[in-house]
Order: sequence, then structure tokens, then C-alpha cells
Amino acid sequence: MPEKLEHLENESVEPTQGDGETSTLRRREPLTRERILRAALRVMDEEGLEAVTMRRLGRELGVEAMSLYNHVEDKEAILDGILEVVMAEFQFPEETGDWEADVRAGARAWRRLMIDHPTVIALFAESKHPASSPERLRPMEWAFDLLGRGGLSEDEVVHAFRAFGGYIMGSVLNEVANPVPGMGDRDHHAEHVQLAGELPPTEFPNLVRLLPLMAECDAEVDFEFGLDLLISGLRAKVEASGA
Amino acid sequence: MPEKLEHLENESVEPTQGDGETSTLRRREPLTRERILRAALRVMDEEGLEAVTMRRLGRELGVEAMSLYNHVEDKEAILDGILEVVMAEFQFPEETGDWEADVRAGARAWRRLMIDHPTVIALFAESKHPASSPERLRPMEWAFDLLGRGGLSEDEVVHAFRAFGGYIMGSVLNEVANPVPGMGDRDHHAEHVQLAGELPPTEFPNLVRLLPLMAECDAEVDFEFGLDLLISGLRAKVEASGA
DNA sequence: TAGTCTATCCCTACGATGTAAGGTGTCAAC
DNA sequence: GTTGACACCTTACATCGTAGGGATAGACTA
Repeated sequence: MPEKLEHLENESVEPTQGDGETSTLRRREPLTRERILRAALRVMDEEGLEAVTMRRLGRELGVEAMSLYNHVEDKEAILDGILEVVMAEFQFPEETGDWEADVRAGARAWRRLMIDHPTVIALFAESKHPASSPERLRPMEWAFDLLGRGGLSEDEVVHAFRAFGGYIMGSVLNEVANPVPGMGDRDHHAEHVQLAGELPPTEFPNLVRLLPLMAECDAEVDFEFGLDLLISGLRAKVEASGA
Repeated sequence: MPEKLEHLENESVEPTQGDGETSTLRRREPLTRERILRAALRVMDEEGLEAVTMRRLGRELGVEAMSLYNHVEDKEAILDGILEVVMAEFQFPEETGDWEADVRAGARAWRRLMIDHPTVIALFAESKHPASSPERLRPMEWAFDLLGRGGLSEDEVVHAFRAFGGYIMGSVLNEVANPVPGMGDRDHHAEHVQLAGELPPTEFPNLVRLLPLMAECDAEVDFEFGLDLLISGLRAKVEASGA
């Protein structure tokens, strides 16, 4: 429903057509930080980070670039804002009482978020200030809460949070920067296989053998493998400290 | 020793001073793809990714921006090239025969590389093409070889590689994007603690309690924790499939 | 030695970027 | 009706990546 509105505005781009119509009551949907951020996220998802320019966002909203500055500090503020919007989309999984299953579901939810907006990884990698808005903090709070219910010490909760967070972040980064099929373009499959074929087999025997395998494997299965590793490691830790 | 040369060149910036001196034998160190990439890496390490511009690299090498195009295709090619140079720095740890210790050492070596050049994470996140140069592939080959000697199936080797790679990538990304003390600026410590103090404690009880803890924890210890998780998970997997 | 070739480098210019500074219009309150 | 606040527009600037085209110097031919 908000999309509808925004598309309508795309058509009211006529620049300063100062006829009598300008004096109608509702000239146009007023600009908002909210609307700017949503447009930015949409452009970023559809055309990548480099398409997100002030002029482009202005065009998208039927407004000149400079008008955006009445609602946001900076372009950087927009980029930070995108992270907010994305994090606000976090789908808190409902809890089952099975701790390991819940941790797994939480990790998947987090991954889903990044996969749905792959470019946010680049945003994270460039972002200057650490998270501070409630939207970005709420999923963290939830994760801490969940981890805390598994019998870990406070230190271990913090460490586990960063371990899982790191793994999720990184595996999505790898998946996005070095895509494998199962999700996304299949081009890279052929690319990998071809690369493996061209490599000098004496110098790169393992790559020659395993690169095609890697190209074949499904991204989600892959993610689950590492997740299993982490969770079984965590279980061992809990059992050890419990005994 | 190459650094010496490059610094000397910084001082020969005089633009087109067409006096008789131009006819001396060795006018200046000739430009090379190699030299361009090294300069780019240096600028990036010292002043961040946005300082890496064609004009800036030219200035750094005593040359006009456009001259760079005789040796590299694109700015993007330079960025890809930086990854090459960095990966060529990979310090292969010497192997001890203890598989787990070797895996651990490999992971640390990989992390060290990223920590020494934190901005490469952003490069990875934006890079279009997957790795293809031998410099970037050699550490991969080595890692595959190492993992393969632990009793894993080929599928498991691939999965383990991606799991460890993801974890390393992501934990460095988190460390760099959301720095904690122990390495780097201590400012963010105070920032975290202050943030925790300002948060509404009823909505964010865990963050209020754990954020200061997180700010205190050492990045390396943190990394080791996740590494332990992964390795002990892997051990369990090896034992299970061996039995 | 003179002439030509080719690689390397410089110069100029174009469109696009983020944003500072200041102008224009509209509406609410007096 | 006047005023002030606010949202928006216009113009202008420095800086970016890079296309196009000259200049120059060292190597090769004659």
C-alpha cells in the first residue's frame, strides 16, 4: 500500500509546472525521513548501493535532491537509516522452548534479513558509528535474552552472541560476494567450474577437485552446516560447565 | 626497501617542469601495475577506502591520474588488485602435525590478514567478480589441503571451509565495524557504556547489563571463543563419522 | 645518423556526485 | 495584512571516474 503511493508520485515529476493546479489543497505527499529511507532501501535492493544518490532519491520522490536535506542530516544518515529500516523488519521467530531449536531459528531469521537485503552487508562494512537506534538494538536484545536462557555465563552469552553474529554476517557476505547457485544467479556456477578447469592441477589440486563441488552446494545447506558446528560446540560448552 | 623508493617519488611531484633535466637517463621509476597496487593498498590502509581515488594515486606516484590507465583497466581493477596484494601477504603457518592446532593457526593467520588491512572487508563486500588470480587462490588451496587431512569427506571439507571462512570474515567485520577495545580506538568503549546507560532498562534489560561487558572483552579472546566452538563442533563431526 | 614506431605519460573536458548558500512559495498565527 | 517558519527549488563548487587526443622518449630500422 505504501508502494502504491510512491509509484503515483513517480509520475508527478513535472518540474515546477506552475499552473493553477499548484494551489489545490493537497499538493503532494509531504516528504518524510521515513519515506526517504524507504525509497533508499528500495533503490538499494533493486539496483545496488551505487544507485543510491541524492539526486536519484529526489527523482524517486518527485523532489529535488537538496530537499532531502530538510529531513536528513547527510547521505551517511540515510545509509545508517537504511540499516534501521532493515533491522525493523526482523522477524522474531516464535519460541518453542527447545533452546537449541530457538537459537537455530534466531540465526536463520537473522540470515534471512541479510539475504533479503544483501547490500546491507556492504553498509555494515562501511558504517562509521555503531548501532544506537532502538530499531537496530531490539533484535540484539532479543538475541541476548534467548542466549541467556541456555545456561551460559554472562561472559559466554556475550561471546556466543558475537560468534553467531560473526558467522551469520560472514557467511552471508561470502554468499553474496561469491555467489553459489541455489539462490541467485547460476552464472557463477559455470564460472567456478570453468576456473577449476583452467587452474594448473599440480599447483591447485584441491581447488580443481573441490571448486566444482563448492559451486554445486546449496547456500542454505551450507549455512546450516556451520550453524550445526557452532551449536554443537555451544552444547559441549554448556554441558562441560554444567558438569 | 620498495617503500623508500616510493617516498622519494613523492617529492618529485614537480609537474611538467620542462627544463634540461628531463633528458637525464633515468627520468623516474617507471609506473607498474605492481607499484600502483601497492600505493593503493598503502593509501587505503592509512586513510580508508574513500581516499583511494585515481588522482590521489597519481599524486602518490608522481604521475597524472590518467597515466594509471596505461597499466590498469579500471578503478575496479585496482580494487580487485588490492585484494590480490593482500592475499599474497598471507603468512602460511608452519604445520605441527596436530590437526586441530593447525586449523586454529590457519584461522588465526587468515584473521591476522584481515585485521592488518581492515578495509579489505569492505572491498570483499563490494567486489563484483569472484576470486580468480593465483595470489587469491593460493591460501584457499592451502586451507582446503589442511582441512582435507582431518578425516572429513569432500563435502565436509567444502562446508567446513565456508563455515570457517564465513566466521573469520564476519567476526572481523563485526570487530572493525563495531570496534571494541583490545585493539584499535578505545573511544568506542565509552560510547558503548554510555549507550547502555541511556537505554530504557525495561525495554533493554540485557543490553544494559551486557553492553558494558561486551565493550570490555578483548577481540582476540572473542575470536578464539567462536573458533573453539567451530573446532569442537568439527571434532564431534569427525568422531561421529569415524565411529 | 636520420626516420619511424610504439609505449608511456600529460592535458583537457564531460557528466555525475555530495552539499553549501541563498531564493521562492505556502501556510498559521497574530 | 504582516510576519515568521518551514518545505522546497535553483545555482554553484569541488571532486570523482574516465573518454579523447597530443606530446615525448627509447628502441628499431635503414
